[in-house]
Amino acid sequence: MGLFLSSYENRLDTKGRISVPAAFRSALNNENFSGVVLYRSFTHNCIEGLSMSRMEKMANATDKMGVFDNDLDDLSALLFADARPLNFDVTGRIVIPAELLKHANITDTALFVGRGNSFQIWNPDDFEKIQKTSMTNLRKARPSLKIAE
Amino acid sequence: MGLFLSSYENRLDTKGRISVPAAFRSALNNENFSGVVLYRSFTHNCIEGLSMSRMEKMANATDKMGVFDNDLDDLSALLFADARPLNFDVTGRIVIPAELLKHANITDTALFVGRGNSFQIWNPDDFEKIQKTSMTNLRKARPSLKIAE
DNA sequence: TAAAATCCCATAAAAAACCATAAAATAATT
DNA sequence: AATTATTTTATGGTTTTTTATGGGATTTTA
Repeated sequence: MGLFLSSYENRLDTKGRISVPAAFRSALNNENFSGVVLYRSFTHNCIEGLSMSRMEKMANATDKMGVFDNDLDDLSALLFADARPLNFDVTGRIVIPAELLKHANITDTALFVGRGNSFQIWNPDDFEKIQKTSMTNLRKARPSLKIAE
Repeated sequence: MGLFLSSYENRLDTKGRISVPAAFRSALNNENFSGVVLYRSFTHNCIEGLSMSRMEKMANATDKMGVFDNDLDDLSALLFADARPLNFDVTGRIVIPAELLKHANITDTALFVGRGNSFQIWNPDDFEKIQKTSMTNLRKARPSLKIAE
C-alpha cells in the first residue's frame, strides 16, 4: 500500500460531498474496497481514516491479542462500532456522516492530513493550532531529535 | 540504495520546475517510486529530501512503536503531514511546492546538497553562510583539529 | 411519496505529459 | 594529446490529461 503523505484542503459541497485527495486515492489503488473507512478519533477532535485492508488487519490483531484483555475488548468494540466504510463516487468523492463532521468541527472545509499508513481529517484551523502545539512539545521532549537520520 | 553525494546548483524555470541532479536520480534507480519525498527541515531553513522507501521504513517504524506514544504522535503529525511525494517528469524534474520554497528562502536557484542517505535543498547563499558558521564552530569546539584552509 | 442517496454530465484550474534544444559531459578517433 | 562524434543533462515552451467542484436526473429507501 502507498503512504498517505502531505495535507490537502478540500471543500464540502451543498450535498455534503467532498473529494478525497487524488494522492490518497492512489495510495488505495490495489484495494478491493473502492473507498475508505472513517471513525471518530479517540484522542483528538478529528476523523481517523484508513484503508479497508488495514481495518481487517486491526481485526486480526485484536483477535490474536487475547480474548481476555478487557481494555482491548472495549477499544475494539468502540472502534468497529464507530467505523464507517465509505465508497468513492465516480470522481473520488465521499459523503462524511454528520456525526463525524460534528466530532471534528467541520462545516464547509476539511483538511486531509497524511499520517503514513493512515490519515486524518481536520477542521483546518484546529489542525493549525494542534500542529503548533506538537512542534513545541517535540522540541521540549526531544531537543536533540534527529528526525531524518 | 546509492548515496547522495556532492552538491549541485540548478535553476527553477518559470513554472517552478527544477532538475534533480542526475547523480541523485541514479541513486534512486531501483526505487519503486520514481521521485523523491521532500519536507521542511525542523532545524534549518532548508528542505529535506529522501527516497520513498526510506519514508516507508519510517512509517512502519512508527506503526510498531504503538498508538499511544505521545512523542511519536507529535513527530508523525509533523513529518507525514508535511512530506510531499514528488514525481520526476520525463527529464528528471520536480515542482517544489511554494511553502517549501518559502521555508528555504529559494526563488530562482537551488543547491542540492548530498547527505549520504538523504539530501537537502538550500538557497545557495544561505548554505554558504551556514557552512562558514559550522566551520567556525568546529574550530572552536576542537581546537586541536587541524583543518586546511 | 417525500427524502435521501446515487448516477450522470459539465467545466475551470491545476497538474502531468509531450516535444524541442543548447550546453555539458563522455566516448571514440585521429 | 587534440579533435571529433555521441550521449546525457538541464532547461524551455506547448498540449493534453487529471482533478476538484458544481448541478440536474434518476434511483433507492424509509
